[in-house]
Amino acid sequence: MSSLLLGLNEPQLAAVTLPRQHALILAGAGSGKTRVLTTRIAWLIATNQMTPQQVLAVTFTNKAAKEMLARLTAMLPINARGMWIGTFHGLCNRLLRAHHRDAGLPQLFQILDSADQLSAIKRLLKSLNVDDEKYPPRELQHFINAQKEQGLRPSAVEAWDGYTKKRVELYDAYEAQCNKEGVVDFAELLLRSYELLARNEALRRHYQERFRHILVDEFQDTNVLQYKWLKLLAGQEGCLFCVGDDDQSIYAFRGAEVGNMRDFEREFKVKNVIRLEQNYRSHGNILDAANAIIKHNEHRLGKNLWTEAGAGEPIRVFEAYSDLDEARWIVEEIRALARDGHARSEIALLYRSNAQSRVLEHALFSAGLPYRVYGGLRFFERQEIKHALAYLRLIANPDDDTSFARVVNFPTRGIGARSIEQLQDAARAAGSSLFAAAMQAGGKAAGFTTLIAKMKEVAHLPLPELVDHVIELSGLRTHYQAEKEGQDRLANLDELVNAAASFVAEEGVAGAEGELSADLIAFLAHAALEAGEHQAGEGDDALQLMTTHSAKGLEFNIVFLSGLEEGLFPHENSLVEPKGLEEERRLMYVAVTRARQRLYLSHAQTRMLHGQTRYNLPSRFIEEVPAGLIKWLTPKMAKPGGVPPRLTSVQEQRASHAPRAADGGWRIGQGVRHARFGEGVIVNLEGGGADARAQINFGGAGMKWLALSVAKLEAA
DNA sequence: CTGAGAATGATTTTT
DNA sequence: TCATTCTCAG
Repeated sequence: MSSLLLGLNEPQLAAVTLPRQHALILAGAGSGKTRVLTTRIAWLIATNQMTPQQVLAVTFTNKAAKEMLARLTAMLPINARGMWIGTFHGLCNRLLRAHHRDAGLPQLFQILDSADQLSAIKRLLKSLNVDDEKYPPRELQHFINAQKEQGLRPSAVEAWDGYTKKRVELYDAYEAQCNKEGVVDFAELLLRSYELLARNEALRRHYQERFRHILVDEFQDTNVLQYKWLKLLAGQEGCLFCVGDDDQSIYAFRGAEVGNMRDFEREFKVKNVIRLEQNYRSHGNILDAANAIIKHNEHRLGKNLWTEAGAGEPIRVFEAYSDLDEARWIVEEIRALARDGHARSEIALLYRSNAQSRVLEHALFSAGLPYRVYGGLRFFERQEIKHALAYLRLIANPDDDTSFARVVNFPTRGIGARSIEQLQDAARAAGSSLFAAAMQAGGKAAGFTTLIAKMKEVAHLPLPELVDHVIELSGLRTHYQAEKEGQDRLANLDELVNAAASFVAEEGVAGAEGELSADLIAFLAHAALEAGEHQAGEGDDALQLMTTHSAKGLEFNIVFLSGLEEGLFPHENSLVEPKGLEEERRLMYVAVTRARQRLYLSHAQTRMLHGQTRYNLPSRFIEEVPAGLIKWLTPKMAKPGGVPPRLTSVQEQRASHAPRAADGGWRIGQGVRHARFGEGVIVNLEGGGADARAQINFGGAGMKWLALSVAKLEAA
């Protein structure tokens, strides 16, 4: 048992062996957070303070849950099955399946992913004849989810204006539709299980007594409802162990509420706030840079990372003339690194927004450097997979109109838009599902229901065989065989059969002797809750490209952080949002702390964005890195009052390619200084002589048109 | 129903 | 710029 605790540092040890009290662990980047979490569970079990059945550990991603489980089973010889370790959504699903009756759900309820939810909303608007220009489906989807994440049902939403009143009405209608169809969306999983426990005292007692220790990962990412859910489960006796880092809170835009950390500390009178500040990942200079950046934020719980590793290399900063130039430089640098024996997979290219990857990808592709982009379409989100799943869902639940609408005419079987509208009218009139209406309708529509019935006949087969039959019977296989570009899709469909097989092997329920296999239901939930691995070249030694958001939780020997420009990072939209800049800075902090050994920061003077050339100032975040930590790879931009940089011959060439000079010698792209607005870059010139005007991007101070004869501009 | 051309609009994202 | 969505002719 003591071997469990071997090698823990002092605060880690303190956290792991805390007595039965609420605790808040402020775990800095790279401070061994997951280790503390898993060792805490192992220690509680090993010291008989708790049985595996009494654990409740919550994460946000399936990856994190899996990792926790893997580490735990490596530490202790225990059966993982009885433990409740999973994502909020996964655990809620488990709860609702077990108590579907009490929760008011059909046994075989289906889960809508975001895309399904959106199409359900579109269908709703159409059926209610609501103008979708006035109530854009996406906006409505966001509105509904936001209410649910606050724990608000339609009756509880306060609506003052007509617009919101209407949206609440639509929210109500959406709920009715979901209930009728026997489907729940992601937020509903949470809200439904929260209400289940809140209303059903016996059930609540049962789980409160069972889960004596509740552990939460990435607590800073919890939303209002998730926190309420945790509080409800903890009750009076339960003990909450929350691990998080307020400095890494980067998901406010999707409802994460950092304030939960402070609230937790206050509401639970947490005596044990433990800070994990020793970092085991990065060299000193990188941590110093990260600490210096995040210090500019005001609202923090406070934390400072340190390391026993040496200072390491300086932060390298590169100023490119253009985005293309920046990409070319990155390619050259990577080639040099590869010559020095660095593995490509240990090099990450990070950027603020997805659009920035294109230029990088192009350069890497031309250079023949293998790379992998994170964050594309995932396996279960692919069109052909969603089609196959829709058939499977109809077998389980014919009332699922979303699935019905998706595949009733795919592959095409002569049921056009008009027929579907007729079905919808009939269904509405009869208060029935589309499936039921189709059975009544006769003709081709009824033929489709016969097809589903035929599939149902083989539903008792082992899951992989069932999936294979469905792909065949649906005509999907034939359809994609006939399609020119269908080969990949066919391969994916085969992969779906494999996925079903390995799902059964790993988590199969089996044994269920019914007309429907329990495996099918579990597999469908699995497909909805776990979008599957990102496809493509995982095995080979490829460069890692991703957004700064996706990089959270990962680490690399070498990190390139590109596009560090005002307007891009920090993103211009963030500057008008309430706490926007601070969130951007936390994102910067996350990005910087991904690097173990070497960190490159780069920005470009000009960049193509939305088909237009933009002239951006270097990001303020570069300036927030102490000058002493930086090694400039290009002459540093002149500071106000400083001496203009001497140009290298390469830069002189570039300067001569620069956009045309206008009256008075001003040119586009030139840095200037204004008494009131500060530093800026000329992005446009108009007119001549006395009328000459310049459009200047002053970054934080905004974009201005200034008359050159009036404004006193200095070259910066 | 399909496919071509126009219109649109474009942080960040897991479940 | 460019990917997605929409519209309309065939």
